[in-house]
Amino acid sequence: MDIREITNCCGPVLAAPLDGPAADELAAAFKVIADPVRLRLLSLIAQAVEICSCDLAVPIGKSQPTISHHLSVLTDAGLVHREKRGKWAWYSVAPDRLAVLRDALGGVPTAASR
Amino acid sequence: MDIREITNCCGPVLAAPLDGPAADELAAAFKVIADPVRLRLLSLIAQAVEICSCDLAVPIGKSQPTISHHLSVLTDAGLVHREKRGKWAWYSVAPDRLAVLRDALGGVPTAASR
DNA sequence: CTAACGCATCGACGCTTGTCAATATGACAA
DNA sequence: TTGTCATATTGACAAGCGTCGATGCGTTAG
Repeated sequence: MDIREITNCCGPVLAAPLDGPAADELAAAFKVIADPVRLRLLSLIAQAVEICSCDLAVPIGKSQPTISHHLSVLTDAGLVHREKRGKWAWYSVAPDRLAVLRDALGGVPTAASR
Repeated sequence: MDIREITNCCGPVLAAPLDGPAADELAAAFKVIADPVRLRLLSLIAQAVEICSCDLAVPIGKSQPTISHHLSVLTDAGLVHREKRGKWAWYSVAPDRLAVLRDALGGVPTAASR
């Protein structure tokens, strides 16, 4: 198979020179999802569309501060949205940011990323 | 278990429950590309289609052992292929593995990933 | 007001990881 | 063989990161 089939369009990692600062930024973005706890949090949040933080700690089996820390990382990276309603914090996914990472790997742009 | 078993359809991160072991494996895969030096190596290798290791150290500005280390990480993860010809080592990208990661983020399966 | 609750922050502890100097391995040249 | 070159490996160090107990902050219930 010819590599050019997937590099002639969209996908900075495989198509662009990718200088130092750009690589730093992309690596930081991938680091956010390069953690099993954060991946499971993303999965749980995506399935529930919107979910309370109190329902996340138990199924993952980590302490409350750990879950809170990872949720902050995901929120700071723009991968999830946090909305405080009263005592509880409700989380939902931000599909656009995931699409940015996917497109960086050479994929064809999707509806979510356009 | 192979990553492809859980990624052959439409984005396990957003669609599937993603249990502990699956999350560990996916996170390990993302960790490989969550480094600026490795991203730049991937970019350089992809652009040249095939490139000698001796031409990689200079543009990135890291020492020879560091480049060699990162190339081994990429090779072990199956993201690049290494072929030793005489004194030199020639590297080329393995697009399938990148497609696996991209699909894990919720993309539609592409020709490269099927 | 006071107590209980959900969640965020702080501080500290290990473990992991990126980096380089030094060295080893393997291949070609003389 | 001996020397030189390209690359891989080793060992060690510093920085980063995940984790949890303790604590602080804001909200709700009584």
